[in-house]
Amino acid sequence: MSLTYTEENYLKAILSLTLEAGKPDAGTNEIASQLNVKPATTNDMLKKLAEKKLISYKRYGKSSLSPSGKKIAIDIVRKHRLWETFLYKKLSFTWDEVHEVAEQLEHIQHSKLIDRLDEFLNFPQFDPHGDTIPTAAGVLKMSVKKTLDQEIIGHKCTMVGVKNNTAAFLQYVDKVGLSINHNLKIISHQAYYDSFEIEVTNKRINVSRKFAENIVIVCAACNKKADH
Amino acid sequence: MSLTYTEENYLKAILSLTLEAGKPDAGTNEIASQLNVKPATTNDMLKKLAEKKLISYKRYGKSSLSPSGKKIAIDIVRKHRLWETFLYKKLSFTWDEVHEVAEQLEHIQHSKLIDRLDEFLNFPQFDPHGDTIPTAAGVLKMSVKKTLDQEIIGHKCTMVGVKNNTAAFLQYVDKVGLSINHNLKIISHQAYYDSFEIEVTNKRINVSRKFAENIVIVCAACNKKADH
DNA sequence: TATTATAGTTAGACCAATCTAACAAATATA
DNA sequence: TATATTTGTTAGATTGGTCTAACTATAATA
Repeated sequence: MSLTYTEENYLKAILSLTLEAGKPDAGTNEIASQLNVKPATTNDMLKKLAEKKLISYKRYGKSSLSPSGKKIAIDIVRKHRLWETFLYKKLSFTWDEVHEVAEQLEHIQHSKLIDRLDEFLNFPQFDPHGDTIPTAAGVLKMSVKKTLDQEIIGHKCTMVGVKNNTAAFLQYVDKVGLSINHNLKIISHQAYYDSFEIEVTNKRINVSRKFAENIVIVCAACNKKADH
Repeated sequence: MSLTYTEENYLKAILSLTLEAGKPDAGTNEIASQLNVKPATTNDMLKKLAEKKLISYKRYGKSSLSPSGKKIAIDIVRKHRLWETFLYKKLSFTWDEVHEVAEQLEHIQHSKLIDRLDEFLNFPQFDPHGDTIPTAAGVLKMSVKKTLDQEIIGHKCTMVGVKNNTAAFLQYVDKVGLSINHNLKIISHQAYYDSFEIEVTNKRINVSRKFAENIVIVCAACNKKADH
């Protein structure tokens, strides 16, 4: 029983309005505006998805994903983020370009395709926007993103993005030996220079506060409490 | 003015029934059965495509692609074959699996995507089935395929496929240093052993007739006359 | 609590892609 | 050439996804 692209998009929209936004359910109008369609259209689709047991829906009430609907939605998010990672890492797309193409690629159906892609990309944990990639088993962890300057001394973390998207900055990031999904550790903060000493691939380097403020990271230790 | 998936599929079907089959035009029933739809459905679509100046169509007559329709169709073939090559080379899909997935991937729309993929794959000339990949400029050469044993002594050619798809044979092909899109040269035929001496990556090796009969190749020299 | 504003629903229409069933033209053949 | 077969067309229906316009609940607030 495979779904249409449109049905998949509704499930994905509900996921991002609930689980990702930390709310229990989503309203019809809210879903409609997320998908750029009219509420009437959404209403029809919600009834259809409820019929298929993919969501729970009551007249004049809010909607939420059923377990099977959630599984499917997370799967689409997994595809979306893996394709984004592919486009970014392998085809040199920029961070802002990847989303649009991934919106199409996420609907490609094939039993082996996405796990093969995952393997080819060496099982990345984060997409180019710093969002976590759900596992093949359907586990989606929420990541609390912060910038490098906000990290606790001694903690290990993973770079998941940048705030400054200029070519000059990206080149500098590259020169320092950093890239998406790369691990690093905060060694110390040097108060006099207001700079941070970090360890990247066993080398220690110093970076300015300004640099640190533009590097988005996720810290496993800090995330333990924030899981869903 | 972008086309629907369905419209693209009709154009592709007409291309394969005309240019690729070397005929001037295609009938309604023929197109219908190529696409697994009823003639009535095809008839409607032909009128619609004619309206858009993508094909020439006359009542009770045969149809053929207009220049702009042909351009689009070749573009889809390019996408299809590049995606097949990607799946085969990078994601370890087998030759028989790639088609089905490429049928979906060929409809992904993005101005830069396909040229980036082409570059990432190092501008391959042939897909995993040994068919030529149209260039970015929209040039589609027809390739005349033969097996290695049929090639003329002294000629340089490119391996584009195998006849025998067993794991054992594919492993042997790999061991010999051959793979899709790899160049080779026929040095001699040794009558006594009925074996062929070939040059692969500057190394000379001997292969049996049985082996040669299972290697599909394309020869640039032999193809000069066969171009469209 | 009565009124207003917001959110959600229904009915009726449209378009794209498909179908079936009935028909018409072109072609093959007896 | 008359007839049969193949090929192509038309009309009318269906399904999925969308819309607008009119309507009804629910929630907010004066």
